[in-house]
Amino acid sequence: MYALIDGNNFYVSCERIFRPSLNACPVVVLSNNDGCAIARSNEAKALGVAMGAPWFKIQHLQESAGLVALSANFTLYGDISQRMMTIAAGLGPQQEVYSIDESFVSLTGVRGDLIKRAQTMRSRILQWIGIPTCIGMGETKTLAKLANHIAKTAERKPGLYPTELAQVCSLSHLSAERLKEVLQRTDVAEVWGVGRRINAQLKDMGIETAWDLRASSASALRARFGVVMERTVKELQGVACIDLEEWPANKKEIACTRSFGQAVVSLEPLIEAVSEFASRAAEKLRRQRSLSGQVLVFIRTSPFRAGPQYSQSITLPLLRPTADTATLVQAAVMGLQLIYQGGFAFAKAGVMLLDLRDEGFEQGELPLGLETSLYTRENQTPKALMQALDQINQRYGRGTLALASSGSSTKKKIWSMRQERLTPRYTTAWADMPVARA
DNA sequence: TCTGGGGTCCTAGGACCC
DNA sequence: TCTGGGGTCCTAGGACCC
Repeated sequence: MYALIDGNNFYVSCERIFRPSLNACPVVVLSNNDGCAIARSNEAKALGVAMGAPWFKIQHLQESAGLVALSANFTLYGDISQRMMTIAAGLGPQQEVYSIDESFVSLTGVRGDLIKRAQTMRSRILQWIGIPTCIGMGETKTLAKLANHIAKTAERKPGLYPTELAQVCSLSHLSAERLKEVLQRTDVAEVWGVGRRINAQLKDMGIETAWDLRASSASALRARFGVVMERTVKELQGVACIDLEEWPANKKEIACTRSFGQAVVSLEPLIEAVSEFASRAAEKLRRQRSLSGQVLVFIRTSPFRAGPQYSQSITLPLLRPTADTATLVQAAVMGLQLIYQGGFAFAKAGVMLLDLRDEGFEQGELPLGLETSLYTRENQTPKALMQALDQINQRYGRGTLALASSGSSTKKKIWSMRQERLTPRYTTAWADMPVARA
């Protein structure tokens, strides 16, 4: 038996903790460059604001409907998330933090009235942190996810489901007929693992609802869709195929990519951006005590805009796996210079660290023919220097200390062109947020 | 003017091996 | 009729998640 605890409209709810005046307003939180909506309050959803809606398309709702837009503050959300997860962990013996706003909790061995227990947990998180949540429970993770969807929907759109399923919903506590009714009212697209493409194909086959999918043959669907879909069907049927992952595994790839606020038409700002991306990726790499054996860098124009399109990437193998910022930045910039072509308006760039391995493994093979200074041992900055760099940046804030190669620009960064104010009255500098940054 | 930033897993097909 | 039969490794692309 599993529970899934999920913060409602999480980023919006985080903002509302500090600005209760937003409580009844339609609110959206915007992505990095204020490009598109990545979180919406119920009121914003009711206005028809879609997930990922570009800001310039919904901006008019500020005037016409009182929509409030906020620039995202991920540092704040991370902090609130940690507090929420710590409390949620009390629901059962094991917890998997699945995303910034969701965690699965195993309820194995937990006795008593599970629904009451979940309701208590819900009020506790609301009271202690100020985040409204919904909790779904079921025999498998897929069923817990689905129950969570039902709990949220029953609250937000009364009428579709029985009202007593709002906020806390356990599919395991429903009678067979009741379960069938509820699943028949649930679109198959809401099932965890059914995305846009598979949804369309299932609909073509006449599988419309979660109930239809549950009633299907797992092996028949495997033949058409593969083993992932087979697992989904079995999980819907109550056969657990997906385990709880209590200890998050190290990443197998680490990326840092950004869209630019304005098109970039020359090499210089790209070098600066790519240097910073490589540097941030290197920090993440060291945080999980890994080394990278390959650096990928890409640049691309915007598919949404007219004009000549260009999208290119290159992967550079490193002589020895490393977590050294200087080496990784140098590789990324070298790659950029190899793929850069003038005459295009670039909209996005990124760096990915690939071929990751544990820190202990320092020996690499020596690719032949790679003899630039990049690949000499002497070029490696001492590890202690990287540790000092990370500690200083952690204590005093990102960017306090950076490598000189990242460029000396004091001008505004091209990948961070967010407005300080969107809906003027509401946006505050995040330094003002009353949350300890430690 | 203006369209996010991360990740994972699976599969098919090609290269290569004996 | 039938064009060997397995293996492994790598990569690209598709699909999904939040």
